[in-house]
Amino acid sequence: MNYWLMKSEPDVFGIADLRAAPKKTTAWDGVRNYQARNFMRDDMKKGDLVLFYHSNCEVPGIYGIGKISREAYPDETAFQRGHVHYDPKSRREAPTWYVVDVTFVREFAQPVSLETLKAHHARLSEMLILRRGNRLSVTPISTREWDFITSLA
DNA sequence: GCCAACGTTGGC
DNA sequence: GCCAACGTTGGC
Repeated sequence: MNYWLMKSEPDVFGIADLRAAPKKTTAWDGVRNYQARNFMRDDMKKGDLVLFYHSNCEVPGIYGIGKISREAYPDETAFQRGHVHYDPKSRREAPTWYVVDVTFVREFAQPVSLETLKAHHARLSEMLILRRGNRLSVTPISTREWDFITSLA
């Protein structure tokens, strides 16, 4: 089993939206970065656990946990002309972009803020999210990082 | 709202 | 293949 961190803007879709979603599950659509896509398409397995990160908000940080409930399949939004995530170069015969399904597991009583993560830089220096300028929306997390971060929550 | 960092695009 | 221009991300 693998661990991941996935970013989302809570104004668009946050952990509360995941909890409230039908079957507490959503298709993680709109990823339009090849490295992030490769993680989702090639490496994410059913049952993998996800740190749900809120970006572009008052207190950026990790707000809860989700799990991968369905492995990669084509991102329908890429085929829909006029959709914000429409991409004409993705075709049904040869999809460029993929989604996975993410299911709610729990919301932290107290989020683990970016500030807190930075304060533990010595233990978390490998975390891609903490690297200067990193914008990847899907990143792998080591078992050690997972255990430490969930112990902070 | 600002702006640094980064990925992508497209002319050459 | 280079690289300047541009768009996006995301912390602050």
